[in-house]
Amino acid sequence: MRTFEIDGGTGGGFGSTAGGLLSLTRGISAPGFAMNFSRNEEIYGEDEPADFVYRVVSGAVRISRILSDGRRQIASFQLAGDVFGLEPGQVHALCAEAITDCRIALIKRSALDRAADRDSGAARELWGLTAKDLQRLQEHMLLLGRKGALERVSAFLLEMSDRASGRQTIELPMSRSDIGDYLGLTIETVSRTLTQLEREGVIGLPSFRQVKICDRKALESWAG
Amino acid sequence: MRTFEIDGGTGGGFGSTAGGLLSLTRGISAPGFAMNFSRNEEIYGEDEPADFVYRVVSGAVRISRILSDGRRQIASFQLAGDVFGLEPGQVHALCAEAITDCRIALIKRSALDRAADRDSGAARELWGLTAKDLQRLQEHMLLLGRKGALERVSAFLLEMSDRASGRQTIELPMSRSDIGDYLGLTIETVSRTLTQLEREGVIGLPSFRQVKICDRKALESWAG
DNA sequence: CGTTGCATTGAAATCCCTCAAGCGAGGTGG
DNA sequence: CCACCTCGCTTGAGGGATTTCAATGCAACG
Repeated sequence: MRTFEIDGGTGGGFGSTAGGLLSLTRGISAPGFAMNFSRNEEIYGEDEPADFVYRVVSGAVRISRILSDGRRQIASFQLAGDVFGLEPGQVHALCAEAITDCRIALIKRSALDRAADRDSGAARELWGLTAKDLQRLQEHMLLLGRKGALERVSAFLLEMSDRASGRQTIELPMSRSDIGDYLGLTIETVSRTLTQLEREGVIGLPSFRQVKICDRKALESWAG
Repeated sequence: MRTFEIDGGTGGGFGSTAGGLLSLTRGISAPGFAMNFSRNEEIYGEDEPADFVYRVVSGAVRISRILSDGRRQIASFQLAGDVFGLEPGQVHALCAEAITDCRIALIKRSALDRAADRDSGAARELWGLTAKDLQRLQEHMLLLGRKGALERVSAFLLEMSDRASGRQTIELPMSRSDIGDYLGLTIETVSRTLTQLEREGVIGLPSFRQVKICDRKALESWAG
């Protein structure tokens, strides 16, 4: 089930100007609207035209690629405030799905292209967004290629903690399966590693989806 | 040992205009010069200022990150004609080293920045270079996270074959160690997988550094 | 002709995956 | 309200793919 509305949203994350005005990052504003997606709904698929850029207003999104035999690799998680789907190519190379029910702001690519043509600062900003993705991916590649399960899970928990502004107890919107496909591990290995960390007193697991960071130093020493 | 010269090179890959004129891709030209690096020499290191962008005139380069305990992940190989080192940030996040003796053309970042400010087409072109890196990395991430040794080596051989314009016998400039660190495998696994492919008649190994693709279809079916 | 550096090959160990069962929370229907 | 079902998570046992450790081979070079 999916709903959308041209601005004027009930809980919209953007201004109430007629037509809507979405701040992409700092400098770029563009007209847009918002849509609601429900859990596991596809936002866009591989090879679909990349006519929009998206910003998470609330909820969480996974960006992934799937192999023909079902193996899946999640490239990144997008949380509130994150921008995704920005690709200079004509089509999306990866697919985006809602992890939880979520509200997504959409910006037309054509509007951004026009802004980039007029204003070299805007162009630089768009480039910077792509570059940021690139750097995060480089870090992740090191993890996938050269790190063991304990290091991967530790790095993941620290990443999530940092994104939740370093709070001690973090809420994980994604399932163990999502975590596994992000880290290149099976759900069993993820689960075992988490309970191991709990037994050692490094983290607490109040519920399935909550993690309390008790010994950040220990995590950091493992995460490499 | 390293030599450099302002244009006027003996075997330079760029025009002989006074001051030098380097074509970065199709549209952008910028003044520059060329340097020679010898095998295993560092071109730039992690966290060094990113004042230049580089283009391989001849030879091969590896782009990598190294963990404190010596584990290494190679992000990409740069062959003749490839552009690398373009990062919007102030410093390089990865390091670049010469795999073989090679000749590298250098372009000042400041010149590119000026071109991007003046000309939105140039800005888009720079953005496109970063985006291309991103897409290659996304593909590679799937390999590192979800593929087995046979699939990784097959994909690597196909990638190298494609980059050598699909020739049947390809020359590998990099060592087994480099291949392993690129694919997230040990040199032993790389070696064993190659000999396995040879025994099955899929490839031929005339020498350490040469691979003959005998059964491309088989490689493609494994590479996923 | 010995040395040096890389590559191959073998045997054993390790880490993670696969398969399988059990558990617990949340939802549904009787 | 409780029984029942489902779904996601955890836990255990066993197996397999890759790593690790160790030895050998091979070509280039002084």
